[in-house]
Amino acid sequence: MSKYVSIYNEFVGDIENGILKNGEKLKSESDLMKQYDVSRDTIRKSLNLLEQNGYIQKLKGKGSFVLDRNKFDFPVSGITSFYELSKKMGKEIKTQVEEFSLKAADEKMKVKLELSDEDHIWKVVRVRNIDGENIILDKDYLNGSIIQTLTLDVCKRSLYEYIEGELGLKISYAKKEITVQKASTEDKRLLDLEHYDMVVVVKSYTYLNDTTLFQYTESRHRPDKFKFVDFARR
Amino acid sequence: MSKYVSIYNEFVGDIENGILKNGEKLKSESDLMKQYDVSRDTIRKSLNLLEQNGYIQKLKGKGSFVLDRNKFDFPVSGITSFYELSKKMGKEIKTQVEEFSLKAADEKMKVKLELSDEDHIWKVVRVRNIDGENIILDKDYLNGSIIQTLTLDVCKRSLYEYIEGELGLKISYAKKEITVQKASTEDKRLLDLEHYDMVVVVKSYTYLNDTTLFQYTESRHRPDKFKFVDFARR
DNA sequence: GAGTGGTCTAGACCACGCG
DNA sequence: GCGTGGTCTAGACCACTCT
Repeated sequence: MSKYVSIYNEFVGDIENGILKNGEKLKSESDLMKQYDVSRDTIRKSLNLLEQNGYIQKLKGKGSFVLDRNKFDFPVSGITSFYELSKKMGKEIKTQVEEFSLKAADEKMKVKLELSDEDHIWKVVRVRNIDGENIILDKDYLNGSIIQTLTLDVCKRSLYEYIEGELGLKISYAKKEITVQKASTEDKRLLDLEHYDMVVVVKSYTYLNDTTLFQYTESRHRPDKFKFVDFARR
Repeated sequence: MSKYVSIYNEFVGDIENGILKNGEKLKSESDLMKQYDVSRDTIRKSLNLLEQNGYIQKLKGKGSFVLDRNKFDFPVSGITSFYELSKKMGKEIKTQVEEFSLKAADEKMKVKLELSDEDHIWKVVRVRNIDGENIILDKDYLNGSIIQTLTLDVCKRSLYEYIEGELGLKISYAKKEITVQKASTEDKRLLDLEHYDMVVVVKSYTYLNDTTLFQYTESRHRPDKFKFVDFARR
């Protein structure tokens, strides 16, 4: 772990645990240099990370100030798996694997995952049950040339944990797209949609470190339970 | 304009105009140092900006590579005003100002905008007409202590342009929240909702450079016309 | 004027990818 | 082994805020 990430993590901990309070002024960069016995550049890298992620605001001539994270719920933006999310929340969450298969890619998926004719794809369909209701339908399509083996057990737990932990692949960036659509018959069959006839669809294209696209996901949510929070800098 | 931002902008131009193509390798950092006659740190700042905004991917030991922006539509995330957006798109867009007033803040808004009893707020309600249909209802609430004067003409054009340009205020960051709700009677009255009975609601809290909250916006969209695209790094 | 963050420089060592 | 990007250092000057 690099120094500046360690210092960043320390600040994140202090802010999330309320040791550093909203609006509080951080020590100046030169003070922090002495305190951590590092160069100014290292301190600045840490503070820049904090600013990017909405923990602090830096003001020229004045100092760095802690922002109010409570107002921000939890920005679930970025690339976060359902498993990581559910660990953060206090809800009772269950995952039901509806389908788990390896097949030749059909035309639609060949385009989406940029595959050639011989490639195979994993298809994983999972229903997420929150507090006793089937709320989210996750349909994952994984490039079989990159993910060689996959087990039902992994699907029940966490794909990302397996991919990053076991396989050692590095997930780097993703494009996400949020739209609202009419519920399909599959949505109606697998989810507890009540009277709702629409679903929020989050499509994600996820890329590895080396810019290979390895996953396409369609996450279909019951509209009343959907919430997306984002923190953006201009 | 700082050097590293200039270099960043030059790269952005080259990538958006196709002078630098998808997957193409950039010159190495040391080459770029010589080419621009700057230090390595300056080049690295430019490249980091490019990476953050999804223009390139850097690979240790290999180099920096241009990412395919076409696949990313236009990430409209970040803080972008409707006016800035409509300039980018080729659609015929009209804005109808439905309401424009300055009043004492009611309880709900006092909480949302963190106001005291004496404060006033501007309320601006606008209907966005795209290709002949009323698609978006924008309800803006602005802190009257910060925005002293406002005119109908500004509302017809662009609030942000006025705030940043005329008033010289610096918009710094925002929290956004996307949910889906039942359409209100106001939605139904002002928008061409067809048979849809739900709207996508984007709530934004926008902050200035000095961490003052100055604007709360509720943007209500017809569901079939709503699309949110995001580029995220892990 | 003193203190703060923003930019820029020059140099060093490391970890990684590839031939 | 060489070239690449990643981290870290030490020092400089600037622009801004506050008193």
